Amino acid sequence: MHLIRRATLADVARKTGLNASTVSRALSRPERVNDETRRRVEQVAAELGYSPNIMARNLSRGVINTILVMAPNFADQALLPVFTDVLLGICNEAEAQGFNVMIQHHSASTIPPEDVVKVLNGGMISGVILMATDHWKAVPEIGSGTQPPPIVSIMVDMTHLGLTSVVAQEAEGFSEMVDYLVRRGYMSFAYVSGPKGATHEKIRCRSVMTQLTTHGLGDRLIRLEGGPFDMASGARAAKAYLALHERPRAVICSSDALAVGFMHGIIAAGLSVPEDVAIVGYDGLDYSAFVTPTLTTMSQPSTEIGRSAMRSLADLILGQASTAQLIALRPKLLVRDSA
Amino acid sequence: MHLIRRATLADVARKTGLNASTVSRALSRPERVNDETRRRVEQVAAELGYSPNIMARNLSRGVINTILVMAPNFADQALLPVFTDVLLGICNEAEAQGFNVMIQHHSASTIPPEDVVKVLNGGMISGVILMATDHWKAVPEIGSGTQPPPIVSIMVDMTHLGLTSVVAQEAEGFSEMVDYLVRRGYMSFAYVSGPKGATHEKIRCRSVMTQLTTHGLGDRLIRLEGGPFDMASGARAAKAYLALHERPRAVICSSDALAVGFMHGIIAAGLSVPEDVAIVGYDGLDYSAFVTPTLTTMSQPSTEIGRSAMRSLADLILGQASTAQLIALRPKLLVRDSA
DNA sequence: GTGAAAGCGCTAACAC
DNA sequence: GTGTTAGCGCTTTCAC
Repeated sequence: MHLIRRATLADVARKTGLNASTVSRALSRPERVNDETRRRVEQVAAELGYSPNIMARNLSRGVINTILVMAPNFADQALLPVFTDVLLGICNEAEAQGFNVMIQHHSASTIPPEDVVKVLNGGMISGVILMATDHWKAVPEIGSGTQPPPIVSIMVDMTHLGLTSVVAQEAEGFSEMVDYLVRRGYMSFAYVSGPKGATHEKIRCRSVMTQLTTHGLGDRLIRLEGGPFDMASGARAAKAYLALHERPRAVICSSDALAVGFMHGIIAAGLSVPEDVAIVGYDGLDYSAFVTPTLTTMSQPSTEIGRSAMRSLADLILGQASTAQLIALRPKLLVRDSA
Repeated sequence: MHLIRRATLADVARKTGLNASTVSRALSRPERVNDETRRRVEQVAAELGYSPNIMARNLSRGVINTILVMAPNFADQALLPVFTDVLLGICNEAEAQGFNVMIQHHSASTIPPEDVVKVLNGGMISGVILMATDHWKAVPEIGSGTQPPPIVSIMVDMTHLGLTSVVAQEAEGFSEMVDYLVRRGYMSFAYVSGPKGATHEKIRCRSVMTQLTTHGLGDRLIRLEGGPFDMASGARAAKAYLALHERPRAVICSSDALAVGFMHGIIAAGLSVPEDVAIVGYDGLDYSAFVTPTLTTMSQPSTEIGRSAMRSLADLILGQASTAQLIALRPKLLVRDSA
């Protein structure tokens, strides 16, 4: 576990015959040092392959500028496609704001509060972005300050715990989806569910039921067990669908992955989409536009969610924000060929 | 940029009336401390919400156990699907070995050696896994030791620079693909290329040409410009294909994403797969099994690559390995419906 | 403009 | 079993 012995500031100081503090200055505030000195330091540093120990620097400065994205394990993937889209927004914004981003994958499907606290206390991280993490009862105390903890939740509303949250308006999205299908004349529905117990899942399912009820179609809904947000689960749901006595004409899937898997199962069985079954997904992943038929879906502004979360986190860290706010972004219906 | 003031070891020491070193011991080696003492420390620590500052600990111990995965930007995605598969293997193995994993996304398509050196010198990271990074001329000096640098390259062979590398046998994979198609009786071919200049791309393209030549079919190959490994590029290539005077009957795509995009373009134009055009991909991504028709592809052992890389890196860090080795894993042909 | 000294929070000898 | 001391590599007053 030992590291190779690297050049330290002291090494450079020794070799230049200067004092460590001078070398330090020469490197971090070149203007406050003699030109000649600066050049000498730079040269020796290069010779020695010196670059500063970040930990020591942070420890000394009491300041850090790295944020950590904590991602749970869903469907046994290190990172769901949606997450990588979100990540892109986070990384872009972070770069603009001068923060480094680290990502940490967790093997559990929800990130324990203690882990977050540990990370924050650890001193290497100035803020945390939580991906799709639910079931928190409370945010454990962090430090002794009265400042809000530098934690932003993505995809799940945690404002009741005092955490700024950036989410998609999933309920609205699914309602809109239902409206769209009803408008197109569909009268019987199936809903392919996501992972049991997940907050997303509850929101989505309820939204579909409620909106259908609004249309007086509350009893025309069949719920099909999907499972983790992956294609295999969708295909399994298709089997269940095909076994139904009366098959609903419109199927709403809790995610694009489920929808693609479902659609594949349907087509493989010889039915056609959308003639026999209309299918809609949710997420707006890139592949939804390249399956055949193309998938009608609600596109989440994933990258924008990431960007927005990072911006909020930066405000929190820099002390420019003090109350938890909910930022809810509207998904957008992409009408394509499957429904 | 300032952190909330947290409880430190000193705080706990003060409140318990014990010495800092005792508290430290109580926390990290409970058995070497009086039972009564331990309990008191634990209680106060809990009260104060104390958890150790990792940086200070590492600085003091001179030891770290975090490895960093550096991932380049391809096709403007934070992480290609293949990378997330690899990541899963890395994370699993790291967990087993007691390492933490951090991931860092870079906005460039290849990671500059200096960045890696900086990270390693930074002192927070004990080793680096490089994802699909090419065009390195040399590995800059790291530290003064004669030990090999704790860097493992994934997907690209960097053994000539002294870096242990874990790769897929891409050339063999593409040759096998060609053999398969020839065996099935195809006589005319197109190759949809990946990003220009990428090492992968060169290897794959050359392998296809060479193997076709071996079969005396060297002049029956048309190269179609694909571009970044994404579906939109595949769809564009399909347009180019459709504009051809003589359309090859078999199309080899440099990646699954390209293949799915290409297939979509072909089907949208009213042709059928595989009757009119046979299509094969490379990667073995999950969606390749759920498009219609299902995609024949070479499945890379992505997760295994990740696991293997992490294992090698651990050996390097623990000083149990000293020479750069090449670990090449064989991809596997998945015959499905598209060819 | 540069050096001396103190200290960031922790751990690891070394005494007692 | 516990306290004392020194030190990890760096930055930052504060003198000069």
